[in-house]
Amino acid sequence: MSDPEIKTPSNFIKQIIDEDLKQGKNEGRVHTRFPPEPNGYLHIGHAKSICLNFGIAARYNGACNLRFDDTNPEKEEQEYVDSIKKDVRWLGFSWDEREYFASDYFDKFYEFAIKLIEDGKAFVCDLDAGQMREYRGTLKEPGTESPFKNRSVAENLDLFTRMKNGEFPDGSKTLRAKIDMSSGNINMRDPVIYRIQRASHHRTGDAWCIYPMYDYAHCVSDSLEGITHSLCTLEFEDHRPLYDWYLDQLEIYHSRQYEFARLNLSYTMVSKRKLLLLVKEGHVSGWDDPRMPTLSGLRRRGYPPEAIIDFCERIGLAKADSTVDIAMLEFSVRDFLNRHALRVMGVINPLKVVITNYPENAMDELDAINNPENPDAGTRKVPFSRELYIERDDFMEEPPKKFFRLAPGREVRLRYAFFITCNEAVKDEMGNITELRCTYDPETRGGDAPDGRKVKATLHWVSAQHAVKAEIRRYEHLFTKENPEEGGDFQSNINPDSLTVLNECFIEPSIKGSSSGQTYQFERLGYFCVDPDSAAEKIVFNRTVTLKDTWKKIQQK
RNA sequence: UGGGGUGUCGCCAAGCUGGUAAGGCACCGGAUUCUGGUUCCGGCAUCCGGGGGUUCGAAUCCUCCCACCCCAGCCA
Repeated sequence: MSDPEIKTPSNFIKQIIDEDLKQGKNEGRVHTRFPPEPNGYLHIGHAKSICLNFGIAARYNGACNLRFDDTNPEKEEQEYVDSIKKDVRWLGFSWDEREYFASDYFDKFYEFAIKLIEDGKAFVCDLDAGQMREYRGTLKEPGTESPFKNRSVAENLDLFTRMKNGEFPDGSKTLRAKIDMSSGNINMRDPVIYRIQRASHHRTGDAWCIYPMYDYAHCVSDSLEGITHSLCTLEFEDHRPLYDWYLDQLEIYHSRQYEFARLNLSYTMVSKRKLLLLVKEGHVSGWDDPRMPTLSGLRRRGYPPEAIIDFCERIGLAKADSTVDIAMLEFSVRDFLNRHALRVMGVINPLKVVITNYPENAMDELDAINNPENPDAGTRKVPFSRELYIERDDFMEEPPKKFFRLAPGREVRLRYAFFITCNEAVKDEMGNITELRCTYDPETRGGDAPDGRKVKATLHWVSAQHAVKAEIRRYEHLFTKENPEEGGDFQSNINPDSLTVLNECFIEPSIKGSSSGQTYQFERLGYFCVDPDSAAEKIVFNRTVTLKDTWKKIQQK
């Protein structure tokens, strides 16, 4: 069957392949392809397809090609092919030398089209777009034959050659397949094979003024590459008869198409077209805005590729339309980062603490563990001094029952440092707390009391004079609704608080010199990753995801 | 009677050669813990869109019905 080492859940595609292998189809070969159109950036939905196609190939000792489906020059650009390659590589998949472009096959597509004409299976049609729509019929009524369907082979050949040579204006003629205008499947109502389109192609330039349609180009590309299992999304189910028709008529290697449900994620939009709108309308800063579900956005946000792959394995594969809870993606991110991110202390919303019984100019260095999940990550020194910052949320003047943190008269532990007791909350004239005056117990250095005394909370902190000031960008879901389309337009469901910039954040000095993309766990807060906007004078962090917060849950009750 | 699909726990998803509902996320307990994190233990569908039928026995077979999704680009 397959490698027992790789134990991902079964799904209908694997079952089909297992059966094919058992029957000896394709000489035991398994060959897939990931076929993006270079007209936008890849998103989390594509990741599902990438993991599927490359994953299947790996599992069955086969191969997966990267093929750019570039048959519509008006929408495609080199910028997109570059970003796509970068993203697939980032996820960790390799297509080796098998990087193909549908445009590489333009000559072959043309020759095969000639064959269809010669066999009397295609004709040149003079109907314009509007007329063709009328002749096509409707969902319930059959279409009408084109008046040009009966042209002779010779005339079709002549006309098609002249189409190619640029003798006719854009849109004035098409090459069409002769199938069945009364088919219940509209795709079979004499579909267009080639259209005239004078647009400069990102790779072939102006060499062609006719371009093949997806249905024709895709199946032929699959065939030429010897793709055994051509996996695509559900909306192409209706196209499968046409996919099969072309390959049958052309009598070339017959790849098989199988369809699976695309990924939908709660609080997220997964549509290249709509994501492009978010960018164009300025709701986000670009395709790589950390709030975007694009792979470039997730990367900048700090989502590790391993987490994305893990997520894609966890969600499974089926044919039922579904919307996966975004919490599942966040789980995969936390799960990976918990095991790999170095821990550090940082205060996002600072409250000054003065240790009144600590000498003015003294300082201490405490040992802190870099990652409790991984002893090999070692330890580091964290500076301590008289003036510190703690998180504002960690102090309450009048604490409710279940609040274990700092309060007047209460003793808590400063992580890896000392027990401190709060004696006074200093306020300004407005009544806002500006500073806490506390005393520490020198005997508790390192975090444990020799007398066995316990505290109910451990707080993170940072030494004021040693801390690095940072900007933190805190992200929430981009949409306020689980389904961004709820109510008709996603624009009205955009979350106005999806980004909060905090400028007064203080991080322990060990993060100095971190490079862009480096991710840390700020203890008790979440995972944060260095943004490329960081400069020597100012480090910027993106909040990748928070830690689970049961205190927040208790509060909300 | 256009055509093509899909309906199993709040969200994904196994199961499909009939034998009496995996797992994950979420959620709810409880234990451990110098992160109210992690980890650990326990709970969480007598029921598989609905009705009928076949059978000793059906989520799995038959049948009727219902709901939802996709298709009328010279886009992919």
